[in-house]
Amino acid sequence: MSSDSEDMPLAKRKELQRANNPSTDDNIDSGSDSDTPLGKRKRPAVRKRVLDDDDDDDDADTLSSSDSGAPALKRTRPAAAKRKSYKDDSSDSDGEGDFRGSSDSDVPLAKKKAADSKNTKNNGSKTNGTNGTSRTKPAPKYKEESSSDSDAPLAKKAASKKTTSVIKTKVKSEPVSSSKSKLSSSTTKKRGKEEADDKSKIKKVKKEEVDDKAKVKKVKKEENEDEEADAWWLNQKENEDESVKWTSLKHNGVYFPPEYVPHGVKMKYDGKSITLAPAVEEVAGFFGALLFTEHAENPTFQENFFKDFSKLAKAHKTSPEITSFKKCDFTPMYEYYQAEREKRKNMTKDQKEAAKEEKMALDEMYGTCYLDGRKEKVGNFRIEPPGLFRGRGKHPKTGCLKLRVQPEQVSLNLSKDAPVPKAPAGHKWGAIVHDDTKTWLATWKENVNDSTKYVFLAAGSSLKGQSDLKKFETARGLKKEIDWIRRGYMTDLKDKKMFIRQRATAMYLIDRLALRAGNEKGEDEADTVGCCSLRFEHVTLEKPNIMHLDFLGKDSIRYQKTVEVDEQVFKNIRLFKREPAQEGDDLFDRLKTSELNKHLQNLMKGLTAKVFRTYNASFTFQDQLRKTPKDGTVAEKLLAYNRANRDVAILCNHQRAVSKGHAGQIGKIEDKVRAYKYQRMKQKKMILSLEPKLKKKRPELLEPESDLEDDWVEEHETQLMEKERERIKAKFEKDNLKRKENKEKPMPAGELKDLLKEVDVRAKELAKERRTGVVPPTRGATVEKCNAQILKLDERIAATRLTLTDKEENKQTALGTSKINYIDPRISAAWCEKHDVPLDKIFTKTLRDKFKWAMTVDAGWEF
DNA sequence: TTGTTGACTTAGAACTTTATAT
DNA sequence: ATATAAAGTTCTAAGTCAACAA
Repeated sequence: MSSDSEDMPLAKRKELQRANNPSTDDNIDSGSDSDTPLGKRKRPAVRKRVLDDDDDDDDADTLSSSDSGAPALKRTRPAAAKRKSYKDDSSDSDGEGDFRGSSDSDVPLAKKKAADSKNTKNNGSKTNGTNGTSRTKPAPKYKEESSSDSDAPLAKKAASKKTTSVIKTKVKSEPVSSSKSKLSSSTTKKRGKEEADDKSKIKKVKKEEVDDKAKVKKVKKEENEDEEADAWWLNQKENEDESVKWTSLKHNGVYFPPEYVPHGVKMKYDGKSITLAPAVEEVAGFFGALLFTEHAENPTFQENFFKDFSKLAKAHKTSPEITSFKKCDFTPMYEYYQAEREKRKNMTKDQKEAAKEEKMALDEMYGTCYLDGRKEKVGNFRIEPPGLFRGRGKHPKTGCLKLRVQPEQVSLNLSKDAPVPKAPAGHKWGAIVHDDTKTWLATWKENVNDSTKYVFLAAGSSLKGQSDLKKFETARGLKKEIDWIRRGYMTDLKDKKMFIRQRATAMYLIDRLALRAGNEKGEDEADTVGCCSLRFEHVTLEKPNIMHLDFLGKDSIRYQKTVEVDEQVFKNIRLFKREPAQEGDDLFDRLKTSELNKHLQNLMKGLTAKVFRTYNASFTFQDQLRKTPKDGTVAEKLLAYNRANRDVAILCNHQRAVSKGHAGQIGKIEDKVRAYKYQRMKQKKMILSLEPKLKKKRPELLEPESDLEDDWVEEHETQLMEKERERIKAKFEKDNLKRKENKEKPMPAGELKDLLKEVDVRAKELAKERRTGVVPPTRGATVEKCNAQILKLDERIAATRLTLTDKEENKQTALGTSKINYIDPRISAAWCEKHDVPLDKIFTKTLRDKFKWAMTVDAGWEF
């Protein structure tokens, strides 16, 4: 890799990754191009696909397009594709008993290793899928294979050169005991009761926590001075009205960024320096500061910026008039800001001290508030400064000018009896409200996307903590219900109504693949999707039951996985794809997130699509933590912890930009592998010199090592010799130093020369070996010894390769997001307790603060 | 029924501080 | 000591989801 790429800012490297994906980009482009952009783009309601309700054959797949009102699609489709019936589809519908649930809840699809391939095979066979065969002990349901390349050729096609790991997984059908398989009304009743039980249990747990609290570890009195007063989780009220968030709220308002101070640095236009009014200069500076980043090189960004910039310049009568982006040269400003950066870095101690002081003062003023008399931290009390909107992915508005927020636009929320903070001199607040059902302290409307911004309490505050606890309790609630819910949607996969089928299929994907709900998106947002908004081009199928997913999700992060899915899911998706079957059409054309969530609410109180993500993340984590070595070192335990964490991150597709220098680090390891291969090659050739007859018996000895280019070998040998010379010189000098100490005579310089000459001789030998391809045996070499060497090298190569993939995967997996948002912190706390690992090894100070409500559980606590 | 908006959580990038290698 | 990388923190964009309006 050129140093060029290493110097790229993170965003740029990430962009490259995003862009380095021809298939996706093409898809996106064609997708949006083909859509008629009429006002807000909600993708046109596609013609509906229906299953004939009267049709007894539940899989008859006879489709009729009931698209009386649906907008006509511009593309035509081969008529032949229209009414095709698939025999194999119907052949397999063996009645309502074919529940393909998994009885032991657990483990999302993308996770479980195939423990028992025999079992897996058996389960997969159709005859086994009837309801009579109740199995007490659930067989492993998931199969994971390391790579898809060999048996999933389609994956290769979709995959870019980037080594995205392709996971292949399988949910196995699982017969369910008949007693358990009764769904609907009876289940619902039962559920109600369990819920009640649950609540009391939760209460009990809390009680225990309280009791424990006293004796439990004093994790170091760190920052818990007045914890008792702040420990809301110790005395949670019973039937508090959930909608009321506080009874008293006092705060000091928000902090506005300082007014712009003109620096007078001139940009160039058409080669000439021009003077800009401060307001114009400020905006030019926004762009200048971003020069050479991916943003500034993005055409959309440039266009949007320039539109706003030139308009502003014109309003300020800038002369000459700025009409061409190409004629603009912002480098003087870029340099100015670079220099400023440098200055800041080189501040003296006093200056740094002063800056810190200033920050502290601000924190004191705005960073704290009083909620119900308790002192609480405020999160983002700084009003967002003006700048250029940095939309992610292909956001149509990226680069637009984000205006300075005026106090008149800002509304404050506080108690009626709280003093209203002073607005900045010469200004007034937009509004003062006293809404105790809202948690925000301040709000304003941002100009680029017309979205509402808020100032909230910090993550460690009671309000956030309470809703965090609630979130995880809901997820734990799902754990109790998941079995029958899964059985339910497995049954629904074969429902006659298309809508129900789609809903069930979506639930399957959300549950097993941890997909997001996927709300509809508007015209002027980046084209990203979640489950319900998947389009045809995002899913490809491969017989018998392999599904390739490739789409841009939240933040335009690519989701690219290959999974084995339940046969019925496979059929359904094929069915959904069959009728309009055009790119740009929704896969789930009858399904809206709102309907899905409404259904989920009926299954379980508080259940929404995102709960599955939380549940599966936490469950997986706890499950994987079982691999923690009982009597390992803390480091070994932490390794297990981080592995579990990483599994969750992969499940949720949490990615990050590959760090600077990563390519270099990888290159180093690859070189190491090559060096081993080089040695192996030498050993092989030596065997042939010792025993030429083996050429026939062991043809593998003749095969060249992969990835070992002649050039590289030559270079490598040069380096080896150079290193050898260095080593000899160093040793020589060291020896002489010792001799001096011992008052001995130093070795003559001629000695060194001789030694070095030997290296030259060796170099010549190597050159000859390279030329002839013959490696004469070294002293004492035998075939056996060489074989042993080769074996050792094989092992080393394998091991090094492993660290390579490990590193590769780690580099683009972000562990933080799942740790912060998805994994119940009580699992971690219990783990630390159980394995005697200090908390601060896994949670930073801010996280310990955020999760303080969770830190009192004992070692036996379970999610 | 559909579209819109408000309020909140989740997300990766960007920036800052600390640890580690040279 | 200084440079570099890694860890930790801040910032704000981009989701989810429910309430409300039309």
